[in-house]
Amino acid sequence: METRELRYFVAVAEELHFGRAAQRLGMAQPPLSRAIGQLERRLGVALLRRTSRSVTLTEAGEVLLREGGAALDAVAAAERRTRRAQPGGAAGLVLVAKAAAAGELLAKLLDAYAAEPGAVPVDVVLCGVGEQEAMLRDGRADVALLHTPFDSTTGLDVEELHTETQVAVLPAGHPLTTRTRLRIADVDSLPDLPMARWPRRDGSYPPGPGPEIHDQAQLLQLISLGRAVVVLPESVRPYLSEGHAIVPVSDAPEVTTVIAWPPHSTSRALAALVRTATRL
Amino acid sequence: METRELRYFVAVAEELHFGRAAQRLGMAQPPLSRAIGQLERRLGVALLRRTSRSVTLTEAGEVLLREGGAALDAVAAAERRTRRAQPGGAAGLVLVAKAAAAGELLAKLLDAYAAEPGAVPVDVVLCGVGEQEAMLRDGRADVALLHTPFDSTTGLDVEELHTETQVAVLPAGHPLTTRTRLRIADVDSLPDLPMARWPRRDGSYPPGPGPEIHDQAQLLQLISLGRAVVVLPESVRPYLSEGHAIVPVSDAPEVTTVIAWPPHSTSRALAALVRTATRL
DNA sequence: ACGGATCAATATCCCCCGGGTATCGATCCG
DNA sequence: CGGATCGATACCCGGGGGATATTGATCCGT
Repeated sequence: METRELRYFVAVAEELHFGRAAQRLGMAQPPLSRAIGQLERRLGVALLRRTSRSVTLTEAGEVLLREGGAALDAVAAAERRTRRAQPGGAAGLVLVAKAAAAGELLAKLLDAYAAEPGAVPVDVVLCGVGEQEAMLRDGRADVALLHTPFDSTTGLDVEELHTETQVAVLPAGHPLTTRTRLRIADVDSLPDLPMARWPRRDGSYPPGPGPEIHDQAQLLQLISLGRAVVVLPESVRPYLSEGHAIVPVSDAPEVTTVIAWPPHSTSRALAALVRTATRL
Repeated sequence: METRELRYFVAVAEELHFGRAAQRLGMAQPPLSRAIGQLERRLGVALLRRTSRSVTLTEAGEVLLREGGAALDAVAAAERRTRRAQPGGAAGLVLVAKAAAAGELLAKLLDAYAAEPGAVPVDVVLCGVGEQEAMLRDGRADVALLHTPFDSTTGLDVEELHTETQVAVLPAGHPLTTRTRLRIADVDSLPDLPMARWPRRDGSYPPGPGPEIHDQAQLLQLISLGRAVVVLPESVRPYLSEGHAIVPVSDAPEVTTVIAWPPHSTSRALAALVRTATRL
């Protein structure tokens, strides 16, 4: 199976429409139809059920969409990492972290690593929630700071760095701030103070009464205005202002910051960075 | 980058010889040379250093060999799993375990899973040490029983099933069998009783005085004959005969049996098998 | 030192296959 | 019932991937 065929199939499987898929691929529709047909014949499996009005995936097609996507990521990663290994190019590392999180820990890690003998430059990329995983898998990044249980670490090698509890961030003066401890149920459905809603990885928002959050600054602003409440890891504390109050939430899951990297990595620089991180 | 190019490069990188690589690929040498050259030009990186007498990998070439191999495995996995998802083919699972190990646990797991509602047939494949990982990665298997710290679980999703200590298996009547506990150093270098040597994953054996082991039956035979000693997980006990004696080894690492599967698996059957396993 | 052997690169040719356009056939809709 | 939509088919063309023949550089044995 050639990556070209995989790209074609993934395009069609995602669009469920040969014409649009062909357009997205920058080609005409007939050769695309033919290519998919050939792929099906070679595999000996029907991938798509087409009536002349609609296209749907078969069981096998769903498998190929999932596995083929991962394979394309792997190929893209191979290509990118190879390009970056050229002699002239400064053999730096790309570290990716969520924009909002990993404040102090990240700074300490970068400082400590820079002091190591043989340290290479580290590019820090801040990105949205749920995107770090994809960046690791397709080679745009070498290593990430993730937070379980929010981020999935499936298929990644991981070292735990730091575990912390979560706290409710409330507007200062809210009645609940007199409590020394809360439970999730206490903050989950306050009639006057809805839970903020984070975007999902596709950019859409879960339903609910709370405001839609774009970034941390906006969130903290909304809280101090008494328009929202949120449960966050306790390391958010340095970012809070006078308008905020925090109360521990005893039954919220603990948040573990982990350093994660794709398997197959034998880079000496990466190993050194991970070792530094675990020693912090 | 097309998988054809990747296959070509991997062949050359492994053989370090264009002629032999071409032979292995079933093609002539000139088009192979040209293809590699084109690949290098497109990537903008030299992958190979060739004098007219020898071929060596550059830094970038080593990266591409490693990452490209993983990518080819991913493509092969996509292809195999798609083929196996065809409607007619019984949608079974392939479980792979080491030939020697996982005796009772495996039987219990298969029994328990077969009793689950909606269980699918499970093909059990027994294979050599170190090969399970490759079989998971390239789609020949869906799930494996592995033993940490012996087997690498990098890049796999894992659930721990069972942890056990290790014991020294000695010939009955050997002086050490009077001890109630041993340390690794005690059995490591007995002048009269060398440690058995297991094959490495490439089939070669580490150097040393001990006999080379091909399978468990041979190993146990050699021990009862007083020609070898070995340290194994305590679950080996049911396989022992009168000619053997076991003594706990207190500082040998604990062996954990884990069930492992490749990420991206969303198979309902696999999820059920894993759930069954963790409940044993 | 020289000639043969080895091995990657170059030159050249050929044909298949991946891409294009035109069209058909089936389904849905007004 | 006719037009619109959409995938499949028929057909053509050009490039690229394959083979063969050869060159050029290096190593080695005498």
